[in-house]
Amino acid sequence: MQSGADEPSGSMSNGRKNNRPPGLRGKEIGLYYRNLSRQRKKERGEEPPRIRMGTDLSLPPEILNRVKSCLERFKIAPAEQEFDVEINNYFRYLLNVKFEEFIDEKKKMHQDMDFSDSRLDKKLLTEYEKRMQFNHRDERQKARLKLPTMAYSQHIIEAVKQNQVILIVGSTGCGKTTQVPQILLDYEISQRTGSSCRIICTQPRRISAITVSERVAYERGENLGQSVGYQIRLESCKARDRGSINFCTTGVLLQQMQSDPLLHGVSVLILDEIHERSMETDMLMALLKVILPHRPELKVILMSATVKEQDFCDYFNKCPMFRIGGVMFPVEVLYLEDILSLTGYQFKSKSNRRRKPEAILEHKNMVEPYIRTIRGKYDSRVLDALRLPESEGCECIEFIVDLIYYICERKPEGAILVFMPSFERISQLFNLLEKPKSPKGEHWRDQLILHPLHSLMPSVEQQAIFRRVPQGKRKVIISTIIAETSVTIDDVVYVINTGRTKTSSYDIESNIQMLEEDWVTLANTQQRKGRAGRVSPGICYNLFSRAREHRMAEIPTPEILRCKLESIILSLKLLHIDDPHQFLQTVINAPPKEAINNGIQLLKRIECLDCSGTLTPLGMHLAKLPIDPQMGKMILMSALFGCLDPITSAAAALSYKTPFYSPLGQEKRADEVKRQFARNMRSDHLMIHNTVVCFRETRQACREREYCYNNFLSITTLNQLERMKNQFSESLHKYKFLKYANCQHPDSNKNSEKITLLRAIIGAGLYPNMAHLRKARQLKNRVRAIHQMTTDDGRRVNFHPSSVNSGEFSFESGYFVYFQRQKSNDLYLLDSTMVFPMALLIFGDDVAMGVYENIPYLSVAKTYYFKCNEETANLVIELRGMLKRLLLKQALHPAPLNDCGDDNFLLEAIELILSLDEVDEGDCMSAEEEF
DNA sequence: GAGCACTGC
Repeated sequence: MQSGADEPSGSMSNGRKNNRPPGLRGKEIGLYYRNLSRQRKKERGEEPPRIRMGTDLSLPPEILNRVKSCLERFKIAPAEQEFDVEINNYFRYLLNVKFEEFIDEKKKMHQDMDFSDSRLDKKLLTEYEKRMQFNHRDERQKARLKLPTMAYSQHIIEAVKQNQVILIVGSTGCGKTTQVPQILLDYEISQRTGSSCRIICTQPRRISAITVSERVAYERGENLGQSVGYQIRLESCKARDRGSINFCTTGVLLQQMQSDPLLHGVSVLILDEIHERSMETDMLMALLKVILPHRPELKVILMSATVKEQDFCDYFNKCPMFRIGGVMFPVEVLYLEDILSLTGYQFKSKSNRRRKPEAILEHKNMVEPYIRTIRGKYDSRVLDALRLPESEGCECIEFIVDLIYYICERKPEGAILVFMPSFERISQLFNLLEKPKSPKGEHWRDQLILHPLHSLMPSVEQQAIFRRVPQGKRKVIISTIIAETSVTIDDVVYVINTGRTKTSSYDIESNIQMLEEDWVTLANTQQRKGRAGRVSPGICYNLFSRAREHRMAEIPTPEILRCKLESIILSLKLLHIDDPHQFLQTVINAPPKEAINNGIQLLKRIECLDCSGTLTPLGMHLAKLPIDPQMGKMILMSALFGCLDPITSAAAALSYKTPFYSPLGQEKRADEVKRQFARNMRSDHLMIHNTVVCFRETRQACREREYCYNNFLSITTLNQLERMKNQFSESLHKYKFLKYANCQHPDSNKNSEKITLLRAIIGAGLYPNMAHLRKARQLKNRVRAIHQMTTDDGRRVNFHPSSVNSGEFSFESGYFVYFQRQKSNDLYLLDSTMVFPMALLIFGDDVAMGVYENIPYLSVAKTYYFKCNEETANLVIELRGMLKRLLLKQALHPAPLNDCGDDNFLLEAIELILSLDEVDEGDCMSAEEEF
């Protein structure tokens, strides 16, 4: 038997105060107890691991009988064997279709399709000729012709004729994104083949798909929806079917490939910004390698910035490559040593207390040899400053402030964009500029217009950041990496690049996701520099030396090496690409085997794959939903259990983002509001639903703007969450799991007020991400409670301070489910919902009964053990079998559950068991709570 | 007591 994550209770309070040696202070006390506990563990040695028995789950006899009678009636449903036969006869057959057969089938479906239409060809040609006549007078066309890409028109047309794949490498401002699709469309039209031309151009971001399509439509003198359109999730203005260019996000194209894997609806596919190495473009390129032999007439154009472009050329068999220069204003680049010379900034002596010895050594090894090479070129004062580790990056905020004042004093007008790594650093710089400590600062304060920019801040929604400032004022934008590609501010002339950013990484072995501050890459620096040359010549101030630059990586780690793979693996199965190991090996940078295995393992645990790795009926449905499988399962269960509205809110927010803002300086108030919305439910997920409900109410009264403003909510995000919720319910309706497509329909929400059931369904979805809170202690002089909590792998975790559960001390249950766990300063659960043990036993996996030290128990995943009499344990296990059968039946024959059908007896039985955990409000409050 | 960024017919 494997032990739970817990240590025997009581070990923490064995009169430790008396045992502790006197004279220990602060950290020493902690270290003393750590060593003591290690020693004790060692002493226990070979002693069999102990199980810590949780709450008694035995059901009271009358409930037991009621549940039993419910189950009796459910038994009328068909027996398991019948399903087995059906799975073997029908479903397995369907799934066992080999990839080649699957492809042949899709080809047959499209072989009679012919898009060409000579009447349309003629009409398009006439339009085109008319447009050409006007061209010489049209300013827009003159501007177009100046773009470097236009000089390559004939070359590109020829290369596309002769090759299936070509690569276009161009720097910012070369016009590749706007011109290449038009060049190809206009060529086809001029050749009287316009009607069979259907160009798709993918963009990594929703915003760029919209703005690029608007730009191209404008250049063609049209409105969106004629020859040019766009399609992003839940928002589209598609171009006409033939003779057209559609810009879409990469995600949309991947989703479309599920029904049209050979892309029969496309004649030219343009993948833009492939150098960003998003998971989507890497996947699309790998899929194209499989598809292209089956679609010889499909043309592919890869587009990249000058960032490791040779990799793409090699990946596609050394395909032809075009290099197009950009038209940017020149940007002067200054490095730390230059900036120190210019400003003469002097660092106050600072101790290296916070710095690790390795980091100091690393800095020394980098900087000393470099200093030898530049000695003579720079002042010795500059060289001394370079020797200080805090001179580079963003550790010395005063230095950045000084540089900003220097620009204000010496440089012509133009906005300053400062790249910072984090919320905290943005906040520090903002505060120092806002509340200066020097007369010089006082002087400049009134002339600066400051804009902090971070995904959690409302700056973009408020638009002021994009406005020009009055004469004599200077705009300073203090931003994260978001201003590198996602937010463009036109009037920037000066960029201050601290060279720091936060990146997330994933450690496969420990299964830990991390968020750490690190140096940016050469690709980031190149892009940041470009932000200064959009409207005039600019200057880029790099707050690191040339030596640091030499040590920087070329590009950030491709996303596919950093992300969870279960969603990818599941969608591959739908394309009949059955061996994820084999396929992912062909991706431009193959993820490690263990990462793939982790994904497969999870899919097995949540029953999307069977033990042999074959797609299950449930897995097939979840693969089709535009959401990760765990959340997909959650919403499918909510349809079954009649609590669609709250659960789709939770799922939408988990897969998109939180609607809460955290404006600078108002973090505390925003936090209070959030906690109010939680209404003591001890759930970040249900809290979001509460904001959605209030949002609807205020919208009815046309007061939603005020509501969002007062409560730190994003109206844009809430609207998108609503659209996503409806998309989910429409999908479930389409696949026949729901009678109605509206997520608020009363028929789909009969149980939406039963909080305990909602917890259980959230648990069903987020499982196996579980945590156990053993103790919540409230210390006398502190407001917030301290938690002793571990995840199922035994690691100590804490609620993230942004979770409504952080700092709380009264919980009705010590068990939680979560979606994301991340290590930064500490290992945190970013989101969590309190669940009762019975939910884990009903919806979890590996549930077993047994006896330990004469106590009968029921356990889940060999992790949590609960006292439980045999009768209850048997009943729960029987009920689990029935639920499994019901889910299988539903997946094979999706149908809304009938009000009076037998299936409802099972759901009733589950609700009945779960309802025992409902506790009256105001229960359980104490300063120290053990669970 | 802390929040790089992006995405889904």
